[in-house]
Amino acid sequence: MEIDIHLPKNENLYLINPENSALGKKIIVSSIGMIRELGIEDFTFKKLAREIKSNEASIYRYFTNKHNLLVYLISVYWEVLNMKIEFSTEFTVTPKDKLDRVIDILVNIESASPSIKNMDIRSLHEIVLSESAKAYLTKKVDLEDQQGYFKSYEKLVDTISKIFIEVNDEYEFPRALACNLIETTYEQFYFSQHFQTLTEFQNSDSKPKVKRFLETLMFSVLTKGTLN
Amino acid sequence: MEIDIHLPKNENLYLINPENSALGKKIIVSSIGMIRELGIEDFTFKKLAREIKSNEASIYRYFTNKHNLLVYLISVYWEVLNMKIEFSTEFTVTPKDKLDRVIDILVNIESASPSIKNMDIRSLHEIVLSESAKAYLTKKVDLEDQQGYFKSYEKLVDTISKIFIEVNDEYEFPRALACNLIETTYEQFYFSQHFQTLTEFQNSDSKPKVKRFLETLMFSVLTKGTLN
DNA sequence: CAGCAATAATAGTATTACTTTCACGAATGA
DNA sequence: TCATTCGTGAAAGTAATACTATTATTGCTG
Repeated sequence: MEIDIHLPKNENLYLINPENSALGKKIIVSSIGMIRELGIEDFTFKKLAREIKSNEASIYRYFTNKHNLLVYLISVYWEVLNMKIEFSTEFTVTPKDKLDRVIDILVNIESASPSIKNMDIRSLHEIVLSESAKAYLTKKVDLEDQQGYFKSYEKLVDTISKIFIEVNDEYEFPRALACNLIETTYEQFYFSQHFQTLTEFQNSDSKPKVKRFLETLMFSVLTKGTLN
Repeated sequence: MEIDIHLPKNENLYLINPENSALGKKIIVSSIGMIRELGIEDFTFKKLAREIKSNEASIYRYFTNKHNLLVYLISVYWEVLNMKIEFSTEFTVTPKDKLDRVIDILVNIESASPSIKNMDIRSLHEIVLSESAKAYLTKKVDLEDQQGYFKSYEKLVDTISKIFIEVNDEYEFPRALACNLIETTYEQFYFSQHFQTLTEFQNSDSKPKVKRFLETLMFSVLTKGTLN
């Protein structure tokens, strides 16, 4: 399956829109693979240039630095996630079912994603697991936020928090809870992959358990006080 | 107030124990201030050497690299936290009160911490907010975990999860929840400091609200099903 | 006071994260 | 159709980083 979505995102994230040229597309597709393999620290534009048989300086014409490329890639991921959630909850009637859908998508995204613009969503998912926090854990956060670097994430949080409100419009912290849901999902997967002592999830059976963990957590806070 | 605790930690984290020499102590005390100011990316041993009027090579004889120094500092923080929790819950009777104490300590640690070995716990707290995830988000996690780099964190999770079990011994995921509690606390503070759209917490009044957010979250999951 | 360990001074290396300059070919537009 | 400009590539250059190695100097310890 191949879906052609229009990836929005902030123009401040790139110098030349990578979607509009062959080189741009190669940068995106290959960088996903390389960052997944090497991690953002060991990934360099020089290595990428070598891989795609292009030139370091050419890549710098698209992205000011690798940090911006990372933020761009992760934004794409949040866009995809948000889109899936909106599609999937559009015709879902009860708020609780919607919330169920959200959690299901969060937990299963990489196993059920169409390829978008040749991007390997599975690899992107792995990047999100281990690199996404680095996008905002910078001394320049405030400046970058001001320039809209995190708009896609904010949109996603907005979508999810609205569903929380549908479930319980008296709940006081829907946004904080939405951040918590997103971040916790990735943390739990990361922890289950790397620290046996820190989770109850085995790498093998982690998905259904993480799902149950998240469902219990979300439904408990949101329906607390309400009987049934 | 000055408490002299014996900081345990893993011998693999340093080459020479920094607690045993004047230079070692200077490295620790000054690096906390510098990493807080510059962030780990812009912090270098060369700059630190200049600041403490020592030499780059001398610092390298204590820590193999700045990453290990960061992991060391963050471990100290987890040790302090763990200690505070153990002290504070030792004579607390009911499990729910213990959980209350834990959350209170997590939320208020920097405002109520004695200076330990001249370390500025407030600065250390800021480092934990914005740098602690980078300690484990590395391609070398597995190797580092094997060498005990994250033992202090694991101990803390253990302490907290045991309290969860006291509150409800049927709850399925006490460890995952403990990680969630710790990570969420720092995320929420970080988000409230940098992204107005992502939280319900204003920077000014964040503490009591974050506390209520966490209490509601924890008590809901743990007491769900149980009436009252 | 000799001897040793810890520290300092200095220099050196490979790599990173860029920037700059120039040159080429293809498309564009007047 | 010719001139221009655009995107790309090639190459070289720079300042800084993350170390390592060598040698000198201090200061304490037996």
